[in-house]
Amino acid sequence: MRAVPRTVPKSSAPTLKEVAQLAGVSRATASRVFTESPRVSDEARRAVERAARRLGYVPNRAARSLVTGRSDSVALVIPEPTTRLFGDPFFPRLLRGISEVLAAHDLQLVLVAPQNSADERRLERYLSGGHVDGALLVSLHGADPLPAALQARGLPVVLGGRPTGEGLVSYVDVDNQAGAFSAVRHLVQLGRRQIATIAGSLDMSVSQDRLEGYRRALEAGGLAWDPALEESGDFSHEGGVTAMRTLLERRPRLDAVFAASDLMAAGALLALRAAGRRVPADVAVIGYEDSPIAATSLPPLSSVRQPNEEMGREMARLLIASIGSQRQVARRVVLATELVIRDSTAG
Amino acid sequence: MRAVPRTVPKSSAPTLKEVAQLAGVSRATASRVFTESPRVSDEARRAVERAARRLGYVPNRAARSLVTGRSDSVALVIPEPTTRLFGDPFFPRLLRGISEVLAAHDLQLVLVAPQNSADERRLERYLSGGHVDGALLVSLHGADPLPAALQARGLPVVLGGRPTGEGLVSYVDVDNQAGAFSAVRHLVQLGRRQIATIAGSLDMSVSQDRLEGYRRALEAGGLAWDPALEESGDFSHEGGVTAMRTLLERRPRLDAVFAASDLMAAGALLALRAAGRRVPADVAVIGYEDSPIAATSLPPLSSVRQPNEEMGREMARLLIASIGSQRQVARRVVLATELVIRDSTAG
DNA sequence: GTCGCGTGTGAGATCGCTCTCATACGTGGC
DNA sequence: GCCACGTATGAGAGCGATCTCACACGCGAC
Repeated sequence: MRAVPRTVPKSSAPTLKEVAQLAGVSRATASRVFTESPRVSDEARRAVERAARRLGYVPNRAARSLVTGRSDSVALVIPEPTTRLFGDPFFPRLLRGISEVLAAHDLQLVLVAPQNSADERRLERYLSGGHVDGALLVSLHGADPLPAALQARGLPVVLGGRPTGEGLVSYVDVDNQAGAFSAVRHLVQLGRRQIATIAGSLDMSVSQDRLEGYRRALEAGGLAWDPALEESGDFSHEGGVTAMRTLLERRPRLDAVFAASDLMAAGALLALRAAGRRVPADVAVIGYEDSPIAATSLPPLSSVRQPNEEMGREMARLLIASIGSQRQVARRVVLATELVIRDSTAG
Repeated sequence: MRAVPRTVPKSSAPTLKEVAQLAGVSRATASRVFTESPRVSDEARRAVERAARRLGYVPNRAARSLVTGRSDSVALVIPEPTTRLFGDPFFPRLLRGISEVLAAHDLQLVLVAPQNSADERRLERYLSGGHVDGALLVSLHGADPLPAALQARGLPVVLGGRPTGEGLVSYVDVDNQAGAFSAVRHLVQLGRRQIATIAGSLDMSVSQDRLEGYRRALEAGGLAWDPALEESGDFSHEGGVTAMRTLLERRPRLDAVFAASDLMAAGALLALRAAGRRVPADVAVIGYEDSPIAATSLPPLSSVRQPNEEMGREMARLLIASIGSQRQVARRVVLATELVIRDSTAG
């Protein structure tokens, strides 16, 4: 560790007043230039722009926020441990959709990932203190009080995924139950009789809905419901491996597995191979999300395709609409899924 | 898509004035309570706290920022495509280190990932507009003008990784050249004679430094430098596969590979297996970063361990110091690496 | 009883911007 | 030549906090 102390000039930021003075106009006129008001002569506009450039002026957002009540930025809140946040392919896709729409409205997106309750308290202050114009919350666990708290403070909020609790919150969700149903029905139609499932974290509505779809499809297929065929992972690869092992111990003769994520399905493939089971000959496997890993695993995984980017876009659209309007209206959007068949359920 | 329109009351946020009125004190006294000034009687403090709780008061950060000049938040800027951002295990580790230190200072961290030049321009306005008290920039490519621009605006900046351009910017780096040198020296000591390298993106100093370390180690080992043994990937798994194929075509008899990331090394393993080469018998492979994938790949990868979390912590510490002081001083911290030997270079 | 001092409180300025309102300045119609 | 009108501009208020400064009050010392 070596330190090279050299001084960097710390110039304090120029203000609108200085720009106005240099341009020879009033503060009001200079302000009009930056707020893109039409009521400015070309001459004045050019003078102000030149002055701003010379001084390196950037408007102070705090001051602007104070009067406009806007910060022109929105937060994406993902309360997940960094390993899951950076390990799950769901998030980058969602993010792309969100960014696309926000960028079109010139809104800055900031991502925050509270890791513990101290983080969450700080975040609540941050969000409700007016740092952002709205918040997108995804991957909420249990009955998280955050959305209601933010909404009570007047902050527009849109959730990704149905909240577990009740409440008038806007959200965008995919039809998880229908997606799971179609996946399991597919397994039933293949003639599989002992169909297991690896569910996600059970404190999340996504997991509950997919589990429910699994059960309904069994029922619709005339198969008995067997709790020993249900095991929960945490959406991760590792969780899939462990859950699969447990299931194999409990029901060595199972002939199909529906995993609530591709990551878990990939883990299941590993565990099955280690146990000497062939996929799909002995055990058919189907995942969820149709993430890149589904197509590249061995064998390629059948999966339920989720419109993740569209989900992000729709969330952003709802939020923007909500920011724009005075009266807050709770909206829900549910997107459809699509079954993708690959080798892991062939034959 | 269905919409359930129901009205949510949009309460406008209570102000300090209202809290003060309800508590029966002046604004000044109420303010003192929230700024944790000692000059308040217990009686007044309790009255204010009760009033604040009843009204659900949270200080308006814009107003506070305007007078204090502080936002109590810090940005982490990662100009990488979402797929790399969420695919590279380097980032979550770094993030953990950063978060740890910032949390201890009650600073809110926001993550931003500009995807194109429009994003970058918006981000520059955002950052220099006073939204944050400082910025951490990592994974910069080429001679990015952003750090200098922010610094000129008086915003404290700390980089992760040595900048390619010149300039008085604080940064934290790992000793990439020494790390690469030790890895390649290890290969030389194993008796390998045709040692190839898969470099990272060549517009980044990390890659240049690792490449330089590779070349120096060859030289020190008395081996000739062969440009056909150098190929660049982009740090990704996919990039590793492609680069390895190219190298094998050009130099079929190569007997070792040093990859500038574990992800690329894992890709190289795949390509080597596909080409019928045994690792380490025919070709020894060594990666960089000692990420989780290094330990779990087949065979487990030797690698150069980087103190990523410590790098994050150090970056945060430098930034906090810089935010606290009037005079900006450019500091550099270089962290050491450690060679981790596993099966991929055995024998 | 007066003086001095420490402590808690309030009035008011201030941060940098936006926005309303009044004004000045053509321009065209009569 | 006067009035009405539209357009560009400036003066000044106000956003919601913090912070400085002056003051009131109580208490011990003389």
